[in-house]
Amino acid sequence: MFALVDGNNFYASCERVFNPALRKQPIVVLSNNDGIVIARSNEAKALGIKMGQAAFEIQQLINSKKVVAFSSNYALYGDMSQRMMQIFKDFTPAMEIYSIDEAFLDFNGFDLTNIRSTGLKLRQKVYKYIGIPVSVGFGPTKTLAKIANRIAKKYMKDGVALINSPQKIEKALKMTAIEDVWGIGRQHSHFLKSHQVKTAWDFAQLPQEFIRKKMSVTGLRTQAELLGTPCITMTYTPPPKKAIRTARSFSKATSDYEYIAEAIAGFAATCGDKLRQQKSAANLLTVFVRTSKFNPKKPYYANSFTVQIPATSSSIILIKAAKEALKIIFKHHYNYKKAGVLVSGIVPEKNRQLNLFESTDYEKHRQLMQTVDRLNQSHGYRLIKFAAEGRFRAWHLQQTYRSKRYTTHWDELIQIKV
DNA sequence: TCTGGGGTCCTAGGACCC
DNA sequence: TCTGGGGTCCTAGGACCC
Repeated sequence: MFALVDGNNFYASCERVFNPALRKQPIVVLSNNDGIVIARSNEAKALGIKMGQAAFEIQQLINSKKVVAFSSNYALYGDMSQRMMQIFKDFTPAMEIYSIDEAFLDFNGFDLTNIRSTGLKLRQKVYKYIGIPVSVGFGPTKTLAKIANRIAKKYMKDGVALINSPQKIEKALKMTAIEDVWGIGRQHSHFLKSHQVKTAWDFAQLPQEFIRKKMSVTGLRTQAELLGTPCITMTYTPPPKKAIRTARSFSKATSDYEYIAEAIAGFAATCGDKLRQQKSAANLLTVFVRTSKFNPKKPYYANSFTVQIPATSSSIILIKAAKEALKIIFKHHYNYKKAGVLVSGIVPEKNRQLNLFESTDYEKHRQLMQTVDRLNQSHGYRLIKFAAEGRFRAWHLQQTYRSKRYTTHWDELIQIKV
């Protein structure tokens, strides 16, 4: 038996914890640069605000205070997430953190007679300790636990749902639309609906060859999981990433080479941070730039270039490579809206292939990076930067509505009037 | 005017090997 | 007329997830 536990409207709920006056108010949380809506409270959903909707389309609602907007505050959400996961873990050590707001819990081997009440206890404890409302779905496979979670959220007043018999599986699948099944996305649900497959139950009845042909083995796995045969296993410790990307949109499109070069250097440095965190080294570095996708009057340009590097996690080498790649694809007279750096060909640092013609002193870089990381860790993130990143990070994000980082910054602690 | 960021897996096809 | 058989590795593109 698995449980899928997730925070309801997680980012919006995080904001509410520190601002309880907003408990009944419509809330939205916006992406970086306040570009699009990435989280909504139930009240905001009821107003018809869509996930991914452009912020300027709801600007009226924000200005007239009918909706309260927040810029995303990942320092806060990340910290709240960790606290929430800590509570989950009290209920079973076998936990897979699946995303910032959800985790699978494995109750294999537990006495399941009172499992529903375990779900209720978990929910109460998280609410009491962290202040975030969560939903709990139990099922014999991860896909069914996901479905149970959705039912818990939608139909169960106490926020817990349990699928634990063939009868309940059938009932749950019949009340789940095909597009709401985990693993079936837009393309496939569109295709399936055109073949009269409207619910999860319809999908479960399809012949295997048909699914295999149209959706490959991933479709078959989903079907088996829906019928109660586990195919998707738990991942208790996250494997190292195979690709690491750092990219941002600019708050204003720019044609300034220096500006973009500084941004790119910063992205490369961040990729280095992330590589060192997972004790990896990268063999390839890709730089990409593009103009806005949304302006049909202006010429569109998007390009990328990949350079090979001797396996490294040194931000210095990554920055150098990134700047070379940028030179190759940068064209004047375009207004760039987005740029980024991707490192791939990732290997464990201790297994890195040495290069016969390598000139840089790897050990020197390693020690320098270690020192930089240590200083940044103890004295504040990015206290030490590379000159190439620019002194002031000219390309700073637009965050008009950001709340305080209540739980991670001493000078932003919540204040209470007595 | 204004539209995010970060990942994974699977398959087909091409290039290559003996 | 008829042109083998059995593999691996890599990449691009498409699908999916949050």
